[in-house]
Amino acid sequence: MKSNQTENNLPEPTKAELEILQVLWEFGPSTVRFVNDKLNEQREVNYTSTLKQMQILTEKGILKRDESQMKHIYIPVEAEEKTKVQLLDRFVSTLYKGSASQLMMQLLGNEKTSKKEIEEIKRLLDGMD
Amino acid sequence: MKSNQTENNLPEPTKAELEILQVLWEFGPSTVRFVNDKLNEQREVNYTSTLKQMQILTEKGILKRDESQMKHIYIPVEAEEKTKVQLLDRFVSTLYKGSASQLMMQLLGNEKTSKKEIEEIKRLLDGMD
DNA sequence: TGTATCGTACGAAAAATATCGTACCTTTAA
DNA sequence: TTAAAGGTACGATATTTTTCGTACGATACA
Repeated sequence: MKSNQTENNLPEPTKAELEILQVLWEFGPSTVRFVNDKLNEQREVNYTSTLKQMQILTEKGILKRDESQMKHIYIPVEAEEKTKVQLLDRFVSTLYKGSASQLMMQLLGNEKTSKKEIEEIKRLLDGMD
Repeated sequence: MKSNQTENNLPEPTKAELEILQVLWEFGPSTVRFVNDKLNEQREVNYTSTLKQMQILTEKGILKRDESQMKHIYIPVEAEEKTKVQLLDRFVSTLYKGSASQLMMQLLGNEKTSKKEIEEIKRLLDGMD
């Protein structure tokens, strides 16, 4: 078994798992039913598939749940920020050998990054000192 | 089969495939033997595993190869930049709903991003207008 | 009070990835 | 001219991830 742990000792979420996390981040702690409905706005997924995923996420320690009601409420263990930072870290180190500025250059060179975005970034930086 | 195509119509490379691409990007067109040796500097992989991966990459159209010699030479079809931009695009849209500046904020808030990196980024931005 | 509805549990199938064993062809050098 | 070394091809297996079917408990309400 190749265990794929972050420095945080939490395994990295897979793609399907990430989809679920996004819903929980956006709408807060939710039931399986709610998450599944949201997912189905984008693609067809069976309820029990989503249920299973969320159970797996719970086993992995990425989610926890409140079982006091019949309808269990699932909650991300780590804050959205923290998880994203971890994923970003991994991304930067994998693709850019850890160089954030290299990643930046690509963002800026990308026509998909609008002028407005660039202005926004500049403002952030200027406000940093 | 859920086919996972980029706008470019090239399938997204998987993790193991990305490892191989990295070697080719760093060292240029190479034989399987060379790539496999590089990979084995980091982890143990069987030669035929790497061979298979590179054949799959070729089938997928991510690599092409020069078969004129017995030792085939493998070459990435797309430039490093282009592929990375695609992956970055996907990353930004998945995790940050396409907002590059949000991603930036996380980079900057991350202690792993050094002061030097930040200075570098600033310089890039200032030189952009 | 029984039946339709909505929930969880969980094993198993399916699909996607990754790894490897074996066959077999070329080249090299004794 | 043959044996060793090193190459490709490719099916099979292993592993990981994803999806689903079925069993079964709770709840609601006719």
